[in-house]
Amino acid sequence: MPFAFSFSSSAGAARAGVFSTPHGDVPTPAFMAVGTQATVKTLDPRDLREAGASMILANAYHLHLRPGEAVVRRMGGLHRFMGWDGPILTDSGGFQVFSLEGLRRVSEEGVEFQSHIDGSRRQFTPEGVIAIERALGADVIMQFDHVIPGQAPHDDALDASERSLRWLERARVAFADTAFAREGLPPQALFPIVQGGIHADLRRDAARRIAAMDDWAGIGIGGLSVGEPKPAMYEMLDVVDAELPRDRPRYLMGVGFPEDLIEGARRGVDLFDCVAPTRMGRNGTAFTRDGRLNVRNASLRTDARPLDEGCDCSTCARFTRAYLRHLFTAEETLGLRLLSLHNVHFLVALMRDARAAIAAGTFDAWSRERLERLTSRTSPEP
RNA sequence: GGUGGGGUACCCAAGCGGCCAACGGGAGCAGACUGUAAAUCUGCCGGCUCACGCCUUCGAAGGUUCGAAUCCUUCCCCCACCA
Repeated sequence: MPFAFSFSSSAGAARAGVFSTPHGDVPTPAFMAVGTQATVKTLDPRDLREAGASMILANAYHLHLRPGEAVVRRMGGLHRFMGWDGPILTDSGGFQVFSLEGLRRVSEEGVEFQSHIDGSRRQFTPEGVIAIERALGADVIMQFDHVIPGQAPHDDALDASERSLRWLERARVAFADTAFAREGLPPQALFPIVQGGIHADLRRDAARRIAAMDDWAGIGIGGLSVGEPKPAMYEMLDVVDAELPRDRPRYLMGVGFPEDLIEGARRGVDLFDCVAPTRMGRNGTAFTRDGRLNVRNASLRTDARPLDEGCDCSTCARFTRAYLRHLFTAEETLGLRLLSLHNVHFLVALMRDARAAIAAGTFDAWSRERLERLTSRTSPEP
């Protein structure tokens, strides 16, 4: 069994466990950095290791368009292609159905996209995406789903959720059809995705049906943090937590910010991913345990402190806020790297601390203390 | 000494009688970003004001005009070429 999940300690819904994959173990809860185009922007795999990352993402839609899954497969698969030998998960392109609104048309068969690169027309189907993800060779591959805006009304959410479930069944069949040995493909795990918007009945129903459908190695929770209020997201996590099998990892897709990771872990989520640390890092915002810090702010001009005084990342060990501010105002690319590195490390370490707190039986107090500090928005000035 | 060009807000730079507190860019300041069409985007950017609005600006000083950054006179200062 190349995939396994177990946990030894828990605190309420939260648990500290290990998700095993053919490319190594992922201690959970864990944050996964996003490397859409087979690169976590500005960071090389060595940086990711140093930041403590265990598992990372890539994206089937983007890699299909460029360079194409055939190239990746010929180059030995995603791991060898990008020089990362740890676990990788590919997202299916379902999120692009949502974010490339205007460049696509959804039908029962699948989605017709217009490539954002050259405008050419592409069709994505549940089966076609499985073929792409098979060829890319990530450890975990996500089903092709239908993501809609967070505030979507019940009718639309029902429609998208039902479609995602039908597409899941097609993906499951296609996945089972491709024989690992005959195709010379590595073992992979297909994760389904629970949809349902911010409607408890839809979420509950989708979670139940997915749990009953197959013996999944892990289960995705999608369509959250896409414009809905945070309390609605947390409520959906509670609903889903009650329905999903406890002995499988739950992956909350696209989340998130430090406070969301804590709130998610508290509700039984084991895996997270988000572009926030790298995008915000490139855009000049650093995560700190006292909230976000805009590194371009004039108040940091001669600030000799590290981004976060309690952080053990290499950026914080070596550079001052004043220097990082200088790099950003001078538009030097080193700043993008150093902040991305810090932010990824910050979220990875946040989950490391959560695991330790769960194991130590102090998770409740730990999470309350961290949340309070995050939202108290202490001034960056001494 | 002669000829020509020019002096506009922190910088560069449009405007050349009313629609001008003055296009645009830069700098500066602040904010946003959640399965990455993002090293991106948004707002502010003479002063006072939440705002309506008021006040002070376009090298200087006078003048023409209902009205001037824009026209006239003088002066100051830059740049280019010629001697």
